[in-house]
Amino acid sequence: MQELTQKQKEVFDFILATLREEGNIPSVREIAAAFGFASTNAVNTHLDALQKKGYISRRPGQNRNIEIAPDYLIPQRGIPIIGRVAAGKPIDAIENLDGYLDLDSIYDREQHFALKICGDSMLEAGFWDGDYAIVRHQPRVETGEIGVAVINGAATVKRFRWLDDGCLMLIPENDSYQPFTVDADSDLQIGGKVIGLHRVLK
Amino acid sequence: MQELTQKQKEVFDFILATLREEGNIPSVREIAAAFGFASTNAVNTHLDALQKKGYISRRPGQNRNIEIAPDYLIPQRGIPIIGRVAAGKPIDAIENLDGYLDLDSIYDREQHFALKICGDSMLEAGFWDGDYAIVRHQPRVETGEIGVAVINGAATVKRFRWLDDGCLMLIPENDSYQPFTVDADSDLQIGGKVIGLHRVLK
DNA sequence: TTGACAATTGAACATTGGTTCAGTATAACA
DNA sequence: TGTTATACTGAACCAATGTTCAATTGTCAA
Repeated sequence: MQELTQKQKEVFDFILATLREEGNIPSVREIAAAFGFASTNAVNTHLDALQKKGYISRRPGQNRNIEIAPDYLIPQRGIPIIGRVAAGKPIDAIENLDGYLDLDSIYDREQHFALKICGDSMLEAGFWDGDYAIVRHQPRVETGEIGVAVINGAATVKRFRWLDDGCLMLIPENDSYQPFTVDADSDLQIGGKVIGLHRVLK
Repeated sequence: MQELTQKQKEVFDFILATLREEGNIPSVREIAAAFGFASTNAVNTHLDALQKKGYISRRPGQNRNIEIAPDYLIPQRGIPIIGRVAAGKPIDAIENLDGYLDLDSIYDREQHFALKICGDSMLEAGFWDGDYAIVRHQPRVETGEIGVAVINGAATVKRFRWLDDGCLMLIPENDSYQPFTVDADSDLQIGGKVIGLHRVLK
């Protein structure tokens, strides 16, 4: 993708911003007004340049017909992950970008949910009081995995162990707590497997 | 918000779909064509109804001037947070929704970045090897807070302690590691304060 | 110093497209 | 039985808009 001039970048950013904030694409005259151009043709040459460089395309015979190239259409989500900090460079100039930390792209929304941890029964497994456990909703959790058990409507995060008789033993990861077995007559549902953790400090 | 009729909902969904897929709002004639209407006025009555019921608004004197009400414009992001699980109800029917865990709404992208933790020097503060520390970029980190120090281009997460002589002491949270003081002639930059943690398990 | 390119003015043209007026038909409702 | 809301057809008006032609100015590399 070719480089843009300063002005071209400004025009392109304006189109993107308008699309995001107003919900539709500006007309050439609106762009001209925003930049103080007296002629719509000033906009047009910029649009021609943007089109030639692959940033936009235009639908012939339509109003507000600018199409943003797919690469730029999807707003980048998440917080930037910095891999290494370049020697001598200030951090503001993020150069060694390793992608973005975006929960939606890691955990798809249909299969996952978050559960707030109450208490410190899983402290040694790294779950603190107030943390969010990120759970993949699935019907089976194997022995040794950390999962969510819903017993009579109350959800708990514990390490699972299936006993020979088919009963479920839930094992806390904190010496102050004792493992316990779920009664056969309890209403047990499997919430899913814990596959992530998010903590907001202080 | 008032209920929509079947046809009104179809028209509204078509507008939303066009906006999402094509990137801009359809004209009344495009809507008419999509539904096989012979008159643009058929569309207009539906738009009037949608406007009256608060789903859209229209900018006078503009083409493609439909504005989607904010409630419907912004797609919900993040993973659902389940507060309590209702007794007897399967989890699939998410009822006790406590909002959404969405990093973009917690940490604004301009001020925050994520840093992958290498090693176990902060193990007792809850940071495991491979975790992402979420850092708010700020010039000052006070004594006692966990922050990111960039020394000669290498970033480390440690607990900060400012000494009387103005030097910075970095304290690991793991007995196997020793605190150390940053040399006065080192190139020290403050990356920011660590305010969050994300861990992807296994 | 010539040519290419970016940046801009100014004017004009042909469509696109929002809106409105005049009707028709059906169903719910009071 | 009249009223209101929904769901359309058909036609027309005129403002909004994309596009194009003709020129001008400054920059920068060949």
